[in-house]
Amino acid sequence: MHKKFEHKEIEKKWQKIWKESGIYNVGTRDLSREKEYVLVEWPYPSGNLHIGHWFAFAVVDIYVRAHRMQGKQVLFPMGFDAFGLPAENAAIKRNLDPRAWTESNIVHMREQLEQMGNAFSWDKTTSSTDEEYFEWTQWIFTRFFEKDIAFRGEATVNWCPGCNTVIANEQVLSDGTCERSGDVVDKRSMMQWMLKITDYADRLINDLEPLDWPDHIKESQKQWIGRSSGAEIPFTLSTGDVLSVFTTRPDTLYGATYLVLAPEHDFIIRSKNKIQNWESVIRYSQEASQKDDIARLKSEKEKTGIKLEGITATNPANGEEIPVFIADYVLKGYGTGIIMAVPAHDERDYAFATKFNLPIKQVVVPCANDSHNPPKNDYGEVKRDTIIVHLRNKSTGKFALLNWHESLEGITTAIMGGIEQGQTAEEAVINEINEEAGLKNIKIIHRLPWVTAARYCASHKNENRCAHSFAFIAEVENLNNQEITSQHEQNLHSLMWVEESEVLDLLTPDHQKQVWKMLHSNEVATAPGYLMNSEEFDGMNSEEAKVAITEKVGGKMKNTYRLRDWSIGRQRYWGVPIPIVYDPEGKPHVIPKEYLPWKLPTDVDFKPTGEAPLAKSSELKERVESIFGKGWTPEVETMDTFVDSSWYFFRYLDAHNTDLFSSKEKQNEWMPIDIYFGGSEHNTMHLLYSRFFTKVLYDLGLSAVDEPYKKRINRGLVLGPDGNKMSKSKGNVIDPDEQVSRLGADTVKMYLAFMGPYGEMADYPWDMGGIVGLRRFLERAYGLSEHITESNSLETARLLHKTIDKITRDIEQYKFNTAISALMIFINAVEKIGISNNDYTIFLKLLAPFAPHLSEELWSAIGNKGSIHQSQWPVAEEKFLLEETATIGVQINGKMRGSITVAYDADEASVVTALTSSDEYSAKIHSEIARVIYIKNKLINIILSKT
RNA sequence: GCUGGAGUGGCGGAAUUGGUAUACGCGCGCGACUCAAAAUCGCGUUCCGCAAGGAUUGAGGGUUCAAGUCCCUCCUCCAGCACCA
Repeated sequence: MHKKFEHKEIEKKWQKIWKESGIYNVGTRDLSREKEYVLVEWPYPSGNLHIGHWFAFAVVDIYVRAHRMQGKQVLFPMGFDAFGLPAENAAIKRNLDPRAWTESNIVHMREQLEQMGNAFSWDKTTSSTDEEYFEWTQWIFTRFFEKDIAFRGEATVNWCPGCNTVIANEQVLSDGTCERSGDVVDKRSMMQWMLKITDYADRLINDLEPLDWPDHIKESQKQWIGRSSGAEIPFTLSTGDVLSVFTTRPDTLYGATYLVLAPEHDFIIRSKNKIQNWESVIRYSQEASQKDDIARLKSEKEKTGIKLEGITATNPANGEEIPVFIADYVLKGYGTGIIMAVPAHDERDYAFATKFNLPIKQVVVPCANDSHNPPKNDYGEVKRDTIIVHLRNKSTGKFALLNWHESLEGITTAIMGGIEQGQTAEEAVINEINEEAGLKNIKIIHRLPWVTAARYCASHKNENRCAHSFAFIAEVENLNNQEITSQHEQNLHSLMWVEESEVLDLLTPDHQKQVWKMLHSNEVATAPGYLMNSEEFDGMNSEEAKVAITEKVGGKMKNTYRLRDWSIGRQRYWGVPIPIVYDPEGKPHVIPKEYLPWKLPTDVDFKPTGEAPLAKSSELKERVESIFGKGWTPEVETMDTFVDSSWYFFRYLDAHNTDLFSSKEKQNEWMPIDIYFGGSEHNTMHLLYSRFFTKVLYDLGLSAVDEPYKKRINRGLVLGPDGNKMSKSKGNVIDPDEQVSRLGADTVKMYLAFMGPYGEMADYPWDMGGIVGLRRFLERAYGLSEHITESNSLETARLLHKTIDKITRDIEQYKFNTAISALMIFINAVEKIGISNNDYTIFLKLLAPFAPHLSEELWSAIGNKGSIHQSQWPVAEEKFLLEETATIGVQINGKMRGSITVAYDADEASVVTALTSSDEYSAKIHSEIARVIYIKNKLINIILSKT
C-alpha cells in the first residue's frame, strides 16, 4: 500500500541529528579498516546548486554509504573552488567585494549541500580562497620557480577581449572563441608566467597506461599531448645557414623537392639582404601572422605561400638543389617551424606543389604499415615464395604494390601447378591479374633488383626463405581509360586476399584501400611502404629507412609534441597573486615563505581594462617596498584557477597543516585517490594539470605518489525535459531545490541514480513523470511495514538474499539503476507474499544508501537506537541463493520453443526424459534425437536427425 | 579526414558477458474505488495476426547447436583532435 510520508519533516530531523553527531566525519585514519578515498570535483560557488551538482554528488553518495556500511573507512570530502572570473564579474556588476560575494555563496551552497543529505566528510573541507589554502598554492609556485618549472617567457597567448585576460589553450573552443565569454580570441605575443608541462609530456603519456581509466579519456589526453616521433634533418642553405626540419617521414627524404618555412620564422628577418624579393616576402609574412585561427581554417585547402628568391637549399640525401618557400600552412610553434616538403607522400605538400608547379617525386611504394605481419606457416615460420608485384598506372605514373604468397589460392594454382608450358611464374601471375581481376593489358615492364625481394624477406627476418621470391613492376597500360567498376575492385581483392583469415595477417585494410587508391585515383600515398628512387635504400621498408636515412644525413630521431607550456598569468583581480617581486633591475625573486600568504590588496578597482588590476594598487606597492626595499616592485598578475584545483585533493587530507601544504604522513594514509568521479569537460584540462602537479611534487619529494587518480569515472549530463542542454534561455532548467521540496531529497537522488548507468558519459533528459515513479517506490517502502508477517517465508528470504547479492555487485560497478530496479522487484513481491521482521530490517539496510533519510526514519521507527548508516551491510547467504528448481529454455534445432521447470542442477538425461514425456514437447520431437546441448539451469537444445 | 565510443519497444533503459531479448520505471489501454476528478489498487502493453503462428536488438553477410553479445562490409549518431609536418 502507498503511504504518504512527510519528507520535509523527516529530512530536517535527520540532517540535524547527523550534523550534530558528526557521524559522517572521517577523523583520523583507522588502520584496522581498509581505506578508500572517493573524490568528486569541488564545485565553484556560483550561488546556487544546480541539478548537475546533484547528479555529481548525490549519486556518488550511494557508493560511499554502501562502502562505509561494508566496513571501509571512506574519505568523501567536499570543498570550494572559489577564485575566478564569475565572482569578479558579479562583483563588478553589483558593486560588491568579490570575497564577500564568494563567502556568502559558500555559506548558502553548503546549506544546500547539507539538504542533499550526503555523507560528506565535512571535517576535511577546504576552499581555494581561504588564506590557509592559497598560502600553499603560492608556496608550491615558489618551489616550482626554484626548480625552473615556473618561468617567465615570451609566448604566443590567447587574449580574450571579453574577459580582458589571457586564457589557456584549453579554454579556447574549436571555433576560436573563449569558452567563458564567447568572444573571438586574439593571438598575442607576450611575456608570460608559464609552467613547463612540456617537460612532463612523455611521462604524462606513458604513465596513463596502467591507470584504471576509461580508454576514451586516456586517448583524448594522448591526443591533446600529441606526441609524434620523427627526426630532425639538417639542410644547408645557399646562405651558408644550416636549418633543421622536423619530419615524421625521414624515409621520404629523397622525395623532398622544396623547403617551407613558417612565415614568422626568424631566418627571414635574418636573411633580409639575401632575399631578392624581400618586399613581397615581408608583406606575405605580415599578412599571415595577422590571420587568426578562424581565417586560417577558412582557407584550409587553398594553399598560399611565396618563394624566397635567391635562396636555395640542398637535399642532404641526394645533393639536389631545391627551392625554399614560406607558407602559412607551416606553423611557427610546432616542430622547428620548417618542413621539408614531399609532395608525393603528403597531401598538404602535394596541394602546394600542384599550385606552384613543383616537382613531385615518388619514393615510397605504399604497402602495409609497420603493424604488417608476414604470413606464417603452421610452425610459425614466415612462409616462402613471397611474390611482390608493383603495379604502375601508366597514365598517372603511380605505383602500387601487391603481394601474394603461396597459400593464396589463385596464385597457388599458377605457381605450384598451374604454370603452363613455357610460362614463367611472373607470366602466370600476370595472367591471373588479367583474368581474375579483369584488368587488361598488364605487362611486366621491369624486374626490380633482386635486392628488393630479398630485403622484403629479410625485413621479416627470414633470409633463407627467399629462394623463390621475386619482384617485378607490371604496368597497367590504360587503367585511367578503363571503366573501373566495383566489380574490378572486388575481383582484385579476391585475388589478393583469398582466405579471409589471411587478410589480417598479410595486409591491413588500410593497405587494401591504399593500393586501390594508388591505382585509380589522384590521392596522395601517405602510407609507409617500401622505398624506390632512393639509391642504396631502394627496397628497404619505411621503418628501417627512417633510421638509416636519418643517420646517413647526420640528423637525429626526435619527438615533437602538440602540447604547449601552460601559461598561468591572468590580468585579473580575483585569483591567487603570483608570489614574485622584482628587484630594481627587474629580476624576479620569489616571496619568502614567511610573507605567505601573499594577500590580495583591497584598494583595487578591478574593472577590466586589459591592464592587471593589481598594478593600480598603491597598497601592494607600499607593501613590497616596505619589505624588500626601495625600487622593488610587485608582480601584478594572478594565477589561472586551474592552478588551485591542481592540488586540492592533497589539502583535504591535511587542511589545517600550517607547516606544509599536505604532510607525507597524511598522504601515505590516504593517497592515491581510489576513485575520482567527474565530468568530461575536465578530461584535457584539470585532469592533465593535476597529474602534472602531482608528478612535479613527487619529483620534489613532496608527494607520496606520482599519479593521483587510480580510477576515473565520467558521468554525463542531465538534460532538460525537452532533451536539450539546460539553459535559462531555453527555459528548460530544472531547479533541484524545487524538486526536493516537492518530492524529497531521497526521491531526487534515487531518480538521478535510476535514469541510466552512471559513468558511461551518457546524457539523460529529465523526465517529470519518471521521477514520480521513484516517489511512488519510496511511499511503498514507507508502507512496507504493513506487510510484516510473523512467520518467515522461505520465498521472501530467497528473494531477499538474491537482492542483497545483486545490489552489492551492482554498486561495485556503478550500476545504481539496476540496483534500484532490484529493490523495486523486491517490494513488488513482498507486498504480495509478506516479509518477516528480520528480513524487513535487512531490506532497510539495502535501502539506506539510496534513501538515507527515509531508511533512517524507518530504522528508528522499529526501535533502533544508533544510525542505520553505521550498521553493517548485509551479506547474501549462500544457502538462500540456491534454488530448488530451475526454469530452463527449451530449443529444438536451435529455435526457442518454450521453457520447462526441472529440479535445480538436474542432469541431462532427466531433462530429456521430462521433455519426451511432456504433452507440450513430445509431439515436437518427431524424429530421432541426434544431439543434445544441455547447459545446466539455463537451457537445453535438442538437435533432431534430418530424417 | 584521424582517434575513441554507441545504435535494443512510444520514452529512460535491462540482459549473469555466447545460453529463455525487451527486467525495472515512465507513458499508454482496460477495469475497480468515486457523484466526479486526482491519488491508489488490479490486469494488459516489442511488432504483425481474431487465432494458430510468425517476425524482431541500425543494414547486409559470416562463425556456432545457439549471436543484442564474436568476425567481416556498410550506414547513422555522439565525443575529442584537426594545415601538428
